[in-house]
Amino acid sequence: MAETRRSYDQYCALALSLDRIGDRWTLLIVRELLIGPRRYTDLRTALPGIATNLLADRLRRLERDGIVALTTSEPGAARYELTSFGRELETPILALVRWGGRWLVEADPALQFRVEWLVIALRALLAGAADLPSIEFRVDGETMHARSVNEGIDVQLGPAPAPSVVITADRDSVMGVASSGLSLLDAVKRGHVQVVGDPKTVRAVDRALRHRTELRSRYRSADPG
Amino acid sequence: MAETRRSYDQYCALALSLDRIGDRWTLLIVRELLIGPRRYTDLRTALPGIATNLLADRLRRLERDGIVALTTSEPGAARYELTSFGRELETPILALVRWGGRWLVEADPALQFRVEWLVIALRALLAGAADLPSIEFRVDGETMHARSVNEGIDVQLGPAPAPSVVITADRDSVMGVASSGLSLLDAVKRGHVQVVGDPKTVRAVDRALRHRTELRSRYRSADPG
DNA sequence: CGGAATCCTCTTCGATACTG
DNA sequence: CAGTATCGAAGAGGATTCCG
Repeated sequence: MAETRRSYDQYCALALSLDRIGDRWTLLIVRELLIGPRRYTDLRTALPGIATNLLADRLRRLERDGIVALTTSEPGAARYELTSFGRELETPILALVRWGGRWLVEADPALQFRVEWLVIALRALLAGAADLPSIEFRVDGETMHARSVNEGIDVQLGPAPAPSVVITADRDSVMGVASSGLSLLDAVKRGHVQVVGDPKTVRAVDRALRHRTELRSRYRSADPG
Repeated sequence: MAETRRSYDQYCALALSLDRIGDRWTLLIVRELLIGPRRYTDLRTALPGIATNLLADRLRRLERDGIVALTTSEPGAARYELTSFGRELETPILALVRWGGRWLVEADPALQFRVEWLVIALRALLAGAADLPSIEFRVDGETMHARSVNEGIDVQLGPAPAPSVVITADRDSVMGVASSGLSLLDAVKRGHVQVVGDPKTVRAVDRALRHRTELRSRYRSADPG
């Protein structure tokens, strides 16, 4: 009975959030479910190192808090998926991804990696980009796509319905563009990235990838009186 | 020697972020420092329940990662403060505060509370508001203020230099406005909030407080192929 | 008094084994 | 496939002590 959970006991929205999603592994589970619904075993393989009892415990808590739901829509294939409330965690998570991009540069390249995580990296990168043409990405055998969807950009696994631009790249080039300010066209010149599409559209994509949503640090810290 | 820290070992900006700021108490320490520089003892009293060794450990790690710095500018009063990189955590943190606002409504009102935390709540609420007049808030003996600062809103402790509007309220009214959609003018009618200022300006403040930055959930989840 | 280190207990995590 | 059960190892919580 893990009914006596630790709590910060603070009347503060951040502390109350962390009481629910601050435990180890929890936000990484949410990250996986932001990519798409997943079965229990999918989550286990997508989160190397998580103990099965922890996964079960976290999922139970997330269900109880209305963040995750277990759907049995398709027979015999129960899947965990985010509720609409849980999906709203995408905004803070993508903000954290943007903040943490700096660590990618100096990270050990031997760390575990799954191509699906690029979906998250691309969402973080492209959020706020305006007028993005439909793009298909092909990275290490996996296909994903980005397209404009009512005022925002949607990035999902799978091929684009009607791509204007197709980008074929390796992991490091995508991460380089997403995190360290490498421009798409420079990456092409280096030879690890191929881009197919109308040149004008390609330039628009290059611009969108540079955009890099400069919404951060709008506040100035000043010494309080 | 806590030199063998747990790591997710994932090449993903979220996991790398959580390796640094995902431990218990860490983000709450950052929250305190977002309000202003703090001495070690200030942090201890502002974070009821934190063990002193944990606070020391977390601060050391935050220093090592370039998020926090110890300044000895004023003699005899060493203070911890956020670096510019650390200040960039404000964006994800305020996003989490906005997400977690729903829990405030059903939270136990007996939870620990410090008036300074309203600075964070107000920053989360007012982010993105346009053309906000200078406002002074007086809550439970503490004074804070909000004002427009190059394209953003800045909320700090202390009185406003030249307030256009002065709002006097109790904690619950501020949290009600910040989290549960209570409008300022309704709160005034209920009698727990006094507002002093030009009526037209007050209406502008009311509008800004309703604004409630609807940047979230721009993405739609769709089943991947 | 500010800023910790130490010690001890309790909880949570992690790894493996096991079950409906 | 989808979890429980178990158990040793870290990590957290609280009190006390130490140092400049």
